[in-house]
Amino acid sequence: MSASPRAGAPDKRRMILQAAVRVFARQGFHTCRVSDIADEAGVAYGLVYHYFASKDKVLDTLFLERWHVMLELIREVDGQELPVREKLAAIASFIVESYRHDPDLMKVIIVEVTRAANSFGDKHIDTIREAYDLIGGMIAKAQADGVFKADVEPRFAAMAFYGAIEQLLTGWIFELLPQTEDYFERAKWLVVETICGGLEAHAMTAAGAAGGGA
Amino acid sequence: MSASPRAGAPDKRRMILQAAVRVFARQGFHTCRVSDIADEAGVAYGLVYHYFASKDKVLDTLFLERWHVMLELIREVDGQELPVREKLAAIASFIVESYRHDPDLMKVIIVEVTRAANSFGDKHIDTIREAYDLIGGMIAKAQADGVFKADVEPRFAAMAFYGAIEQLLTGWIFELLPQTEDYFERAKWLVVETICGGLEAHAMTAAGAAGGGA
DNA sequence: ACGCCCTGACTGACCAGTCAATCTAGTCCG
DNA sequence: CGGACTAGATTGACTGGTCAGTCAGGGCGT
Repeated sequence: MSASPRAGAPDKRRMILQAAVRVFARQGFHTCRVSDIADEAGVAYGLVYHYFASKDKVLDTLFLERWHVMLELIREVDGQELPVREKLAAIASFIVESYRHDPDLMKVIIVEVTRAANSFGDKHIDTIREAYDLIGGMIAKAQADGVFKADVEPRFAAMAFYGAIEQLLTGWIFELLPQTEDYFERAKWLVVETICGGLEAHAMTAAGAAGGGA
Repeated sequence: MSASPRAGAPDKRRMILQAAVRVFARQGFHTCRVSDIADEAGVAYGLVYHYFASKDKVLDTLFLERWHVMLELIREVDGQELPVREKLAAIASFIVESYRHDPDLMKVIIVEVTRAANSFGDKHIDTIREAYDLIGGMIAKAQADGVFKADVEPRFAAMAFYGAIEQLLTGWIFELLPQTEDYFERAKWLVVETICGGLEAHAMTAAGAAGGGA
């Protein structure tokens, strides 16, 4: 694309991306103008279009960059010989740390992409799905090994696991949950402990979940 | 508001709301035009503004109507003398049934409101929060009764529970999960079983969740 | 005749994307 | 060294299209 010729020279492309994160997080993708991004980055309007073909492409770039890092981590963890609980803990930890490191970016990714069923979520659905599938695979393997009980669809369990984490981030994003070092750590632990605890194959409650009126 | 004078006379206001659900679900709130709603409803453009002050108000109405029904159910369940597991099962069941009954409406509510941190989510945050708080209260009570272990923040557990359900709906919305009668039933069971299983105070694994570098 | 429901053409504002012009730095030659 | 040339970086005024919301008027029941 374009390496800045000399150190110290500001990489305008990067500056635009970072400004976009702040603007998208503050105003939302649909509500902000391209000029807001340019202003925030301190560059001319047209420069945004020098580096990105469209407003959409800016968000695409932000999402894909980050998501690929996550996929890489998941694959790496998946390749190792570890108990599921630790694999899932590594994933939960990565996501929470991502938020702690750059809350705005994670907010944008979750709000504007991961959960945007009509726009970017749909466009990137295959990329998003990859993560779900990998997690589902881990759970399936744990079931095969007898570590998890076999009576839940791995795909469903994977969604529940990922959904629980994402909702914690949502709680932070909406400022419904406290955001202290301590709570970040406890959140990681909670999700893994709860989901794994629920999936593990300890003395099965014979209570056939007969329940449920409509 | 306006009761249609005679039976058989179509309630145009209702028709507009229902059309809006279909249009919002199909195209998304930001991408659709008010004329799309009017066309879908088979009414004139201006009539939308006769019944609703703005495009926003249409979505507000859809969300509030449904969310209040849910809050009512949660409160009713909460008032009864039931084991947590059954209370949570009733909530999970209600949400899944809501989706089964009107997938488009639930899609709109989740995608455009519940998770829209910059627009409607923010506007309705207090209403949304009420649900989380009620669920959190149930969990806190279960902890006080010794049914759930006491070492997780009720608020965090409530978010994890709700997030797991919403992510299952998201899976259906994105068509990542199968949508058959059977799967709907299993989904309800899975969420409750997993989360409750994880939160219950059975023989605590002494494995102090020491883990996780980051 | 009054008060509604209902209509749809119109307006005013807004904004993504274009483009012609200017700037900057590197390179090559005399 | 200086001037000519090139290519990419940078600028911001402008265009074309879109769309939320308005409004003046028409229809119909009572």
